[in-house]
Amino acid sequence: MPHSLSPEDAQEAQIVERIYEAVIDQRLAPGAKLSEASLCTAFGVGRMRIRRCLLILASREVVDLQPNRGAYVAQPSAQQAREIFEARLAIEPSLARLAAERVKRSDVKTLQALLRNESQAHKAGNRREAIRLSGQFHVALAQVADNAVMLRIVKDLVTRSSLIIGMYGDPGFTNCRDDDHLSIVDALLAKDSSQAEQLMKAHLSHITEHLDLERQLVTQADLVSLFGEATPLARA
Amino acid sequence: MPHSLSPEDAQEAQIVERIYEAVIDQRLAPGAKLSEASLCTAFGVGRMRIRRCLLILASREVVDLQPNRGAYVAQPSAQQAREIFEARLAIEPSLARLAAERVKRSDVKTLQALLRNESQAHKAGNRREAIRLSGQFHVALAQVADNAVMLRIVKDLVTRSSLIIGMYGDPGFTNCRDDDHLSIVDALLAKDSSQAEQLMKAHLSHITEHLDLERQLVTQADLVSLFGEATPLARA
DNA sequence: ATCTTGTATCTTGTTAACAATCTTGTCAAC
DNA sequence: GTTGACAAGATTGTTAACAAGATACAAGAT
Repeated sequence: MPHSLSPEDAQEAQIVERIYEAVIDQRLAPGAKLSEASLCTAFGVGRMRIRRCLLILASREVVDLQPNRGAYVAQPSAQQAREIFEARLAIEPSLARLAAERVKRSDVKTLQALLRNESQAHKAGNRREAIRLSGQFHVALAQVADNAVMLRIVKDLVTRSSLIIGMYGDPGFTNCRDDDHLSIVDALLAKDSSQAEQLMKAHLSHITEHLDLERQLVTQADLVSLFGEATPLARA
Repeated sequence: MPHSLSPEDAQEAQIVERIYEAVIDQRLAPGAKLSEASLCTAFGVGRMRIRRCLLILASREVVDLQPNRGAYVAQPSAQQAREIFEARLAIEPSLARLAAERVKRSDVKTLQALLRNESQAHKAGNRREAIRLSGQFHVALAQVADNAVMLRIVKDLVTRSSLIIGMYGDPGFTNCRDDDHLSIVDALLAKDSSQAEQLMKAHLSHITEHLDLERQLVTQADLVSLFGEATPLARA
């Protein structure tokens, strides 16, 4: 219970957090290699610390820890992608309902500021920032709902969703329409919890539809499994 | 994506799993100390491996990793307890719905066998086994729903619920009534997804009501924080 | 008698060197 | 020219010793 944080732990949490952020706004692509050495120099810490961070990230399935080969940003399979959005569809509508029941004045301001920045980034063509803020919105809802357990869950799911959108999403398409977000905030403002729940459900369904889970993005890590032994080019 | 498991990783996962199990059926009480040395001898592995396991368990909030003081089985606060059951109430009814939609014949057999063992353990007065199987039922539902992501989430929540019941639960009371479980299986058998969803909701509400979150269980680790500096007994 | 203070012991945290594995580049043979 | 083996380099995994911190106990002071 006494979540005492030593300075080293805080630093560690910060490193994990920064990698999360980098994944969310797609500065780290699915399959990207995360070598210990480079992370050590990047964050200016020892190898052991990086190792702990990578293990945490692996336990959240944000990175894939391959024995003797190193850490790679996860590449959710089509099956995993389906499961992740199914989970979001199961969780976030209820979360939106809770948020509508508990929303405070200050929360609305935070959310609206988030939306403003989001549409602004959108107009400015800043895709990265738009994606980041878009994901941030869903996380913010969990904060409004005032449930740290669900916050943790949603954060993980949103992060992995970013990977999925990077792999299977319509490239020209931003993952969330800010209109959807706007109407959800309206529902919160009206404290219409059923409406909020419903809108979130529709919103997530909408995102899911814009994924092409058949398309196999070609990345380094996939090369072998794609071009593997199935069709040998050389004459036998 | 290629979740290649080296033998060491498998061993590691097994250690984590065994600690999970021990927590679930309350062989490890909330607040119990998990010293590295004893775990090393218990599992016959090196210190580093244990450390990794503890870090994973800590990242799932099943153990509390206190800097320079060691690892302790988590003691969810009343607030966390509320959040955990709120999360279960948000997730598991949807999960039950999915399970009802996807249940196969073999699944029903598994679930029924589980129920049989549960009521048998109940009758035999084997409280530990009853608790274990009771939690197992909820996990099994996630397996029926065929969603590994939600399975992982539910497993964590069920495990932490066991801690909560150990701390705040009615001592003479087993956490789940097998009647509730029985009716849920009936709904699955009838493929009545709405009924399954509804029953799970009621079931979880029922459990929540039988928790006394005000009661503060006195354990070793709490002594200091309870009797700490707030109310010095000795005359000043 | 109780509380404080100091010391000894034990536990955890960190570091660095070493071992094992994988990757890459080169060279010889066919 | 292509294929295969071999070797060098780099990266990850493990071990062990050391450092730092916390606990427990005992002795002395109030």
